[in-house]
Amino acid sequence: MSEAHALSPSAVRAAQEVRSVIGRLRRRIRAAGGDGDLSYAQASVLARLTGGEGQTTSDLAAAEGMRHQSMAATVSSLADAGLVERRPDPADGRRRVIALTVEGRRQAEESRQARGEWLAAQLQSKCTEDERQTVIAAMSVLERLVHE
Amino acid sequence: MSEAHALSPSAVRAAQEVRSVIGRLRRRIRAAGGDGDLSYAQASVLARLTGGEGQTTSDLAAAEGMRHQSMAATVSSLADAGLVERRPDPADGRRRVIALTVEGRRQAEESRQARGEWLAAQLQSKCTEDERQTVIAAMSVLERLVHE
DNA sequence: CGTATGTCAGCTGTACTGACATGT
DNA sequence: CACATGTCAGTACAGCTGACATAC
Repeated sequence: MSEAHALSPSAVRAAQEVRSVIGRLRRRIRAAGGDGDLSYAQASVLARLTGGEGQTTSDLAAAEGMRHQSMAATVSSLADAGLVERRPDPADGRRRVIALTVEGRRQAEESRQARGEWLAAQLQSKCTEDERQTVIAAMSVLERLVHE
Repeated sequence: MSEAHALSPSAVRAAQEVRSVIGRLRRRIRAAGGDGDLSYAQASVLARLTGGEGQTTSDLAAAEGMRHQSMAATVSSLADAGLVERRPDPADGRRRVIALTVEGRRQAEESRQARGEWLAAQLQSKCTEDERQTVIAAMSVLERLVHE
């Protein structure tokens, strides 16, 4: 029974806090989205595409740490909504490069504005600059953990 | 319109980081769970019950910031698995108090141990004590935001 | 051939809304 | 009566696995 788990109290506590907060944060962010808004997954992909467009479904899936089949579903919904296009890659017949449409770019921009950004507004109005820096630092730490 | 208070760069950046990280973190934590393991929502409820047992479905829903119908589904699954019991409240015929069974208590304990705690292990092995404190501090900030 | 990419189908888990019964 | 609590039904979304075709 490998007795050697020896986790420090801070590790256990941090893990509990993170788990607890993630759930509520996610529900809150989602609830903050209006009716015609993008879903959580859609907004993530759109945001990622604005940061570089030569990506395929598999690339996006790897970046988000999920299966390519799961990402394909999200990309399909964006394509159905006319926000992205799948373009054949002349150099590799298997690949279909995802590109933002004009409307997709507009939505991505709008989504980055105050409208959908409930969280940013909260961080602005209820936190000090120091607290925001703490959050940014913590996210960087957590990112390193998931990145493995 | 009317979004007159300009958001500070740190608020926008923190919001983006948080959104990006919680998605991947959630998938990672879930994937770290083995086959017979508790689901994310089940584990949350079980953990919460170990911190006080006189709660109803509605109490738990309020604590997690979700609808009571949603929480009822999770509680039902735990009841089906024999980990909790719903007991009638003699003082109020509407209420059904949720209590851990012996097996439920065992599982909650086991879940808190190293086995299911992928995140705690990561925080232990890949972070400094200072970094863990940063994470804890950030979670406390975020918790204040969702708590509203 | 093996591997990478993409698509389709089916499943689970999470959480929502609406409608309704019942108890205070 | 209104209000709280709980249950049931239907829906949407996110993500998984397996199976398969195609292209490198």
